[in-house]
Amino acid sequence: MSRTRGSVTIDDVARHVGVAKGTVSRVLNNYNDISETTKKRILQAVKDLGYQPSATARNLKRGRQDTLGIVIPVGHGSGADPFLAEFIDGIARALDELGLDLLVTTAHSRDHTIESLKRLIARRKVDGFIVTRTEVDDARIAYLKEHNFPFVAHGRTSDPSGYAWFDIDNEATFADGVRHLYSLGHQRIGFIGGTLELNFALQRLQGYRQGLEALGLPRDEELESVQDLSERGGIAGAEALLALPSPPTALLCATDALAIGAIQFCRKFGLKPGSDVTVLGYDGLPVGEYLDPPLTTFSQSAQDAGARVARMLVDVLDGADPQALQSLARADLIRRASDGAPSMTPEALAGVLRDRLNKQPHSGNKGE
Amino acid sequence: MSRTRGSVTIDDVARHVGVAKGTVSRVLNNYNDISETTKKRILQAVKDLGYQPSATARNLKRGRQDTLGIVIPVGHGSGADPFLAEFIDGIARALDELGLDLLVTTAHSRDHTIESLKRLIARRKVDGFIVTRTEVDDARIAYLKEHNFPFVAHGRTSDPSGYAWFDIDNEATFADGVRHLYSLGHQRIGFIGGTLELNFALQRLQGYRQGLEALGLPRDEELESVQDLSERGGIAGAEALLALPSPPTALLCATDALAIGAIQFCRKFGLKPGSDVTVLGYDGLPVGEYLDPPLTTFSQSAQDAGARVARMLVDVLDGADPQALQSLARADLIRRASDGAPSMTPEALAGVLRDRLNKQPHSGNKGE
DNA sequence: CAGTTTTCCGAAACCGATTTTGTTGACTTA
DNA sequence: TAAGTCAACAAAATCGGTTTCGGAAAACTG
Repeated sequence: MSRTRGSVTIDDVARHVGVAKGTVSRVLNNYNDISETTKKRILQAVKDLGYQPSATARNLKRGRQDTLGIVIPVGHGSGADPFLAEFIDGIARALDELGLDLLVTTAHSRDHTIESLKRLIARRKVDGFIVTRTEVDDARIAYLKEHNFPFVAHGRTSDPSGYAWFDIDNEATFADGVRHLYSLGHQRIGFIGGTLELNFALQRLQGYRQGLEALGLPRDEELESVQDLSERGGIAGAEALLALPSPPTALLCATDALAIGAIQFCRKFGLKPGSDVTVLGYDGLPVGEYLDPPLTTFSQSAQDAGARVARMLVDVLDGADPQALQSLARADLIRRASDGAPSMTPEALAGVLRDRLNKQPHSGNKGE
Repeated sequence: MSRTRGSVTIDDVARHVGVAKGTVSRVLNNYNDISETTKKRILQAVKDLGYQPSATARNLKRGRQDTLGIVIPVGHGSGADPFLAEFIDGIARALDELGLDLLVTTAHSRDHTIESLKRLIARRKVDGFIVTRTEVDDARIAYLKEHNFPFVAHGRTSDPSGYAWFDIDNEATFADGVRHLYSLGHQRIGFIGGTLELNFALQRLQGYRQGLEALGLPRDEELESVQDLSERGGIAGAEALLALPSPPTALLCATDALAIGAIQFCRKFGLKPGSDVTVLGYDGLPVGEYLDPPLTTFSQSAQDAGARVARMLVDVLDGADPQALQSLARADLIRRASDGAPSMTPEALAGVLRDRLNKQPHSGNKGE
C-alpha cells in the first residue's frame, strides 16, 4: 500500500454497505437522521475496512485545517531557545487532546517571519497562529490583526488590546525581584536585560525600575545593561556592571541565559555567586538546577504556557471574543543558591575586582 | 476578510482574465502549451489579485501534502530534550528552503506514538516521517516499513537495512572517548549510560567496551551504570560508580545531561571535576560551556543533523532508493575543562569519598 | 382513508485545485 | 482544395469528502 493509492475512501465504505456516500458521511458526523440499523451497518463497515476520512478532502469542503501554526524566530545560528522547546511541547500536548496538529516553521528575520505567515495563510495550511516573543511594536501581530486572521500571542505589545494574549506580569515579577534582593540586604542592584524591542525585556526593565522606586532606592542608569539575550550577553553585562566604580552586589537578569553568563563571569574572576555577587535569573530552565551554584530564578511553566495558549487559540477559532481572552499570570521565585546576603560593600567588591581584572582571571577554560 | 471566505481562488483569476481555470492552472504549473500573451495576462492577474493556490485543494488532487511529520517522544513531564529542539530547528530551516512544512506531534508512550503515526498517515496529513531516538527494536520503524510509508530515521535499529537513516558512529566515538581518557592517564574508566532499548545507548556502551578491549584494559561490569537519561540519572550513576571500593577516575557519559548530573554529584562531595574525577559528555549542548567546569563533550551539530535528515526524506519522497540513503558521521571531541589527568589513584579517591559520604556533603543546595 | 408529517436516505452540488479530453481555427501538406 | 497537423485553449472529470435538496415510504392525523 503506497501513499494515497489503495487507501480506503468514503466511496468504498458506501459501496460496501450499499448506501450513498452522503449517508456514510452523515453517520460519521453524528447527524441524527439515520436509522439505528443503517448506522450500525455503516459503522461496522468503517471498522472492517479501516476507513479514516482524508483530512485534506474534509478540509477542502469545511475550510478548516485542524492545524495551528507557529513561526519560531531563530537567531542566526544561535541555536534553539530551550524555553521555546518546552513551550512547543506544551502546545503539542494540548493539541493532541483536541485532535489538532501543529505546524512549525522557523524564520530568521522579521521579513522572513511575515512572509512565512503570509504563505501559510494564503495557502490555507493553518487555521490560526501562536505568536511568541512579542515585540513592543510587533509586525506579526499588526499583520494578523489587519488581515483578521485568528491568533493568540504569548506576550503582549505596547497596545495589548484587540487580540487574545497570555502573558506573565513581568513588571510585578521584577519589582518582586528587586524587593527580594533588597530584603537580603542589597542596596545596589544591577539589571541585565535584552533589547527593548522585545516587550518582555522592556517590561522587565520597567519592573526593575518600579521595584527600586517603591523601595525608595535611587535609580542609576549605569546599573542597567542591555545585552544580547544569551549567555554571552550575560558575561558582557556582568562585566560592564561589575567593572563600575561602585558595582552592584546583586544582578537581576531578564533571562536564565543571561544569568548563566553572569555567573560564569563571576566565577571566572573568583567572585562567589550567591555571596560575593547575587544573581537572579528568570525562566526556570531545568538546567539551572545543575549549575554551580544552582540558579535562583523565577519560573513560569513553559509547558503550561504552551498548553494554555493553544487552548485559547482553539477558543478563538470557535468564535470566542479575543478581547475577552487576555490573561496575566505570575511567576514564582525558585530559590536555589545563587542569591544571598552581600558579603561585601560595593566599594570592597570594586576593589577585589579591580585587582583581578588586571591580573589573570581566576580560573578559565582550558584547551581552547 | 475571514478565514476561507474572501480569499481569491483560481476561478477568480480565470474570470478576471476571461479564460478557463484549467488554463490558469497550466500557466502556474509551467505547462508549455500556453501562448506567451495569455501567459503574461494571467501572471499579471495573479499578481494583481494576490492569488495563491490553496494547498488543500492542490493536495487533494495531487495526493501530496508538502508536509513532513515528526513525532517527538516526551517523557512524563520530564521536559523537552534540548537536542531535539535544535534538531527540529535544523529540519525547519531545510524545509523552508524547499517550500515544505513540518508537522510536530508529541507522544508520551510507545503506543501513543504509533497511534499518532497511524492517524497522521490515515488522514493523509503528511508525506513522510522523521523518526528520532531510534530504539534497538523500534516499533515505529517496523510499522512504517510494513506499511511502506516513507520515512528517514535519525539513528539506526538492530537491523539497519531497508530504510534510510543518518547516524553518528556511536561505537567509534565512544571507543575514541576511552582512548582519550586512557591517554590522559586514566586506567579505571566508568561508563554511565541509558536504557539499552535505545539504540544509541546500546551502541555507546558497546563502543566503550570496544575501547577498553582495544587498549587491553579489563572490562568490569561494575563500572557500567545504566540510568535515566537525565541529570538526575547522572547523579545516580556517579554515586553508584564512585562509591565502589575501587572507583573509576573518569566517567564517560552517554549524554550531556548525564554528565551534568555527574559533575553536580562530584561538586557536591568536594571532588573537583577535571582533576579529581574526569567527566566526558556527549551532545555538545551549548549550555555545557557555562558549567563549572565547562563540559568536555563530543559534539555533533543537531542542526546539521536535522537539515540532513530532512533533505534525505525529500529525496526518498522523490523516489530515491532508501537503501542507498544511509550515512554515518563522526562526532568531534570538544575539549573544555571537565577532563584531565587523574589527581589520585582509585584507592585514594575511594578514601576521600568514603569520608565525605559519611559526613555532610561539601556544598549543597540551600533553601530547599 | 385521504392528507399531512416524519423519518430516512439517495442524488447532486460543492470545496479549489489538477489533469484529461475535446474543440477550434490556422497552418501544412499532398 | 480537401485532409491532416498543430497550437492554444475551453470544458469536464477528478480528488474525497460535506452539505443541501428533495423524494419515497412509514407513521400520524382527523
